Amino acid sequence: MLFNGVIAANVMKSWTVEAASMPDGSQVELAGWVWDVREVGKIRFIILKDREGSIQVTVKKGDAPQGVWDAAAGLVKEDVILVKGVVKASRIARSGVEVMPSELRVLNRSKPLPIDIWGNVAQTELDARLRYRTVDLKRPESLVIFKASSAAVRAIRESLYDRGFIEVFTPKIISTSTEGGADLFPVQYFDAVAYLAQSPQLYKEELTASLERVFEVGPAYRAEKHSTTYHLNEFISVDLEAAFMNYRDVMSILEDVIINVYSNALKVPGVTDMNREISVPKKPFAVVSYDDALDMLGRKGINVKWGDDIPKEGLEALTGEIGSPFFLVNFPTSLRAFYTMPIEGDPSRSESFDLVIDGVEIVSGATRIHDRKLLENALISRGLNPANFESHLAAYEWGMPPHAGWGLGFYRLLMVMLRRSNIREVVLFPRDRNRLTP
RNA sequence: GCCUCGGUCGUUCAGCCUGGUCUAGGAUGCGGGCCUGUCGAGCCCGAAACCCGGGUUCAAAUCCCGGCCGAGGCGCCA
Repeated sequence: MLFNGVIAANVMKSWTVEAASMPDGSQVELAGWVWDVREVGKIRFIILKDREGSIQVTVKKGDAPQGVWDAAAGLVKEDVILVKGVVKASRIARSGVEVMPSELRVLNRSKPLPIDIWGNVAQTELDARLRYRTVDLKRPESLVIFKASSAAVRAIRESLYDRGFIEVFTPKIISTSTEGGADLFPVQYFDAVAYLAQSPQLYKEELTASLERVFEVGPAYRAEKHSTTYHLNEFISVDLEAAFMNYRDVMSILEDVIINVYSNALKVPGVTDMNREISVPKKPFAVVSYDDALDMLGRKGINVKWGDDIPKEGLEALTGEIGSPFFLVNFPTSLRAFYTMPIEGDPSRSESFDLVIDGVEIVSGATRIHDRKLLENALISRGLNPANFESHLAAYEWGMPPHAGWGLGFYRLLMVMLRRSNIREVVLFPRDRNRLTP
């Protein structure tokens, strides 16, 4: 006997965790999935699970209605059921309460699952887990990850709204490479070729001329054939840009954002099981200049030529030395994107920064150039043609304010915060070099 | 794109080095049976696998070659 939509609309179910704190004798209606059935002769125990937890439903032969007893007999793991019954305090049941059902309806049947979600098998390979991601997401650990993910975006939004930022949306289908460099995915756009945006960079800068303080949480696409545990071809970027601020100002905002993300994620039950050392970072974060970082690395035998990027090994060594998180500032101008503001009086260095957590680059930002002439020269010095950026450059002639901003790799932040060894774990349906489904 | 490692029941771990004793073992999941307080339930029974192709050999899960797939590292990465 299957369920239909009309009945579904009438379900006023409680979360299992709510039932656990109800007084003895309360009537409840619960809906969820069969996590386990333990049959002990004339008693059948059903562990009913929902997103928030689980509760034991106890069916005694002769005590429960015969129909409930019969229905309980056929249950298998992950069957979807609706239970009405009475909450009963119990010294035997784990949570202190159990539900004695007066009604038990099977809303849908489940086949045996293709992967283990109960923790009975050591560690299912990530590839298999992602292939059956909808099933994998039933694992309690997966639920914690995506609750933490939600708490994190929410913390970001609240922090930024509180500081006068406006949330915006910029196009993800664009006409040309915004900045040159990273490879873009071409898409057919009617009769033209368009590309998936690699970053909202130029749009958000243009918006500072009107909306002043903006941020966007959205996808970014890179057609790079990398295969690492911390790169994806589609990822969520948190981008911020603010008029009348410099890099130090937006670094300070970033500190608050990171602190709020950590403190809100910590409130999610289960997060500390994934990262036992997790703690809310304290302001101010350590700040190290690129030049000083090179010196520190040199003393450790890691030689980086001035003007070269600091390799992952170097970032890890610096984390060991400085702690985490820390800011790396004042990168060589040549190492950064064309819109990065050089330091006045020291133009080979720039008003730029990265935020590094546990050896991973999480955020990258800078004061931007707001003068058209300077910006054109910066393009030219990188071998880019200003003519290709004309519509962007034009904005700089109509009252472009001084501005600064940053871009934060949301999945990377989650990965380091939750101590996952692979970024794919914190992404519902990751897109990488060889993964386009599910 | 490069390097290293790997591919055995649905999942997961063993067997491979040292070819035969593998009719391929364990766990979990699945099916059946017993049990009125289980909660990692227990006990008994059952079904279920050597990535593909070629080679060496009397004999290949095991050794060799190629392919495909995966993991990790590197490179690339506004």
